[in-house]
Amino acid sequence: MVDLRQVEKEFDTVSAALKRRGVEEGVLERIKTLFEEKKAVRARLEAAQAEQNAKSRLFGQYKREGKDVTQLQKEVAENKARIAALNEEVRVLEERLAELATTIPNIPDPDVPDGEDEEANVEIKRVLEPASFDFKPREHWELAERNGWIDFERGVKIAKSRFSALRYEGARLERALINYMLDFNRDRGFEEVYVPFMVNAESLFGTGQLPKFADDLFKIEGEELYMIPTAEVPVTNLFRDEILKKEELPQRLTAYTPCFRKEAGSAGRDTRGMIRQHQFDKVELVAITTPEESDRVFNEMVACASDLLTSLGLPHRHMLLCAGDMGFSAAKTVDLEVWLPGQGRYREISSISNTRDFQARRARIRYKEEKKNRLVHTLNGSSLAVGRTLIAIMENYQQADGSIVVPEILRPYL
RNA sequence: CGGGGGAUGGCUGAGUGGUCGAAAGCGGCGGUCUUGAAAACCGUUGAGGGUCACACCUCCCAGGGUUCGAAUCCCUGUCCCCCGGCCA
Repeated sequence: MVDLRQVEKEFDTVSAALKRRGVEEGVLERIKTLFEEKKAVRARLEAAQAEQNAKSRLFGQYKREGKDVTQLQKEVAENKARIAALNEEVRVLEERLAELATTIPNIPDPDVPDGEDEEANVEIKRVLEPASFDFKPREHWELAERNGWIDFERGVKIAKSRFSALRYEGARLERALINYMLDFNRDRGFEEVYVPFMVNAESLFGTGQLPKFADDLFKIEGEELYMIPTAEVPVTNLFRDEILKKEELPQRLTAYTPCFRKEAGSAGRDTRGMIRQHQFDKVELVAITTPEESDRVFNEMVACASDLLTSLGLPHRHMLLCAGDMGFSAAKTVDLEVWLPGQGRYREISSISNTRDFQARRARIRYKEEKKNRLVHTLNGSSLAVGRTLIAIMENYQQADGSIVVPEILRPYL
């Protein structure tokens, strides 16, 4: 959530920054007005409460002294009604404020480029040259069929469209990749954690998926639980409502989880193959840091994911996302796009974001600095989307006869 | 899923309807002593809002209710623990 006091005090700056993300101006105006109104009403409420407390104390004293309390009783009753009215007023204001404020995305960093969509993303650098093939490289679904690695039809049969099953070396390679990635991240100082694959609404609010993006989530019927759309949710929320010691920071964590997404609104996109599924594996990086350290840790995370791709021999490029293309909670995002020779283009395989204090404010994650509690910065990044890594390996390591050579570094994991 | 018991500050744990934001112990921090440390002793130590700073407001799981007044009484919910059932 954006800092309402910042909205109040630095209205023009915040408003300009959010406009870059496509937030309409009027919304921010209304937030500011509501916030100020709420403050004023609350001040009146508190004064009335102070009066009530004082009179109640006096009431007890009168009783003990055997004095007449009829007048006092009348005053107290009147004041009570006033308190109830003011309370209601505050409640309504807060509700309307929350309705608006919780749907405002994060303020983009100053170095985030302008732009509405992925067209305006800025390529920062390329790593590894795409190999040239002396035959026409095939797309992954064709390779999957030839090798029997991915069973699309049966995945659909047992679940529905956008589900698939892995078989033979495909299944084993998926698991090998997970293990390899976790080991790689651990060597880089990220502690491995294992977390629930379902979370409650409070957690989803904390990382920003709720209330705005409920339609993207699978909800468990009859339970207040949702399937996680990314490990970012359970892992970041490990620290929800906690005050960490400064020495405990930064927390650097890595976790493997499956991810579940409805992919609402992406009808017709990437329906072929395994690019966009309702369930996919991902190894995630999460960091909790002080504000001072978050840029440094962000760069470490980008490097970690990029080096992982390099170690697998997969050509890729770094993209700095423009303001309009970033996720709701992000202040800054770098995507890694892997080269898919079959498709002849780069496709997203990792996304690393610094949310600054946006999630920390929603999830109340703080740390103690010289007696004062300050909000932490939270960061998250994929390292990597496992299914897409599998695809990338298939397409980049394919042979003329349609077979696939497993990269050297993964063989010990098979 | 059935039966029983709980939920209080970083932890353990008292708590009478008013003087309780809350005893005590532990832990933390500061100090005395010491070359230094330990021990002992003294002091200090919850969070959020509000204020220039005070004042003041809110918070004893959550939400309702009773009352002039609720950590304390009543209802509902959530979570935890124990016993039994089922189960990887």
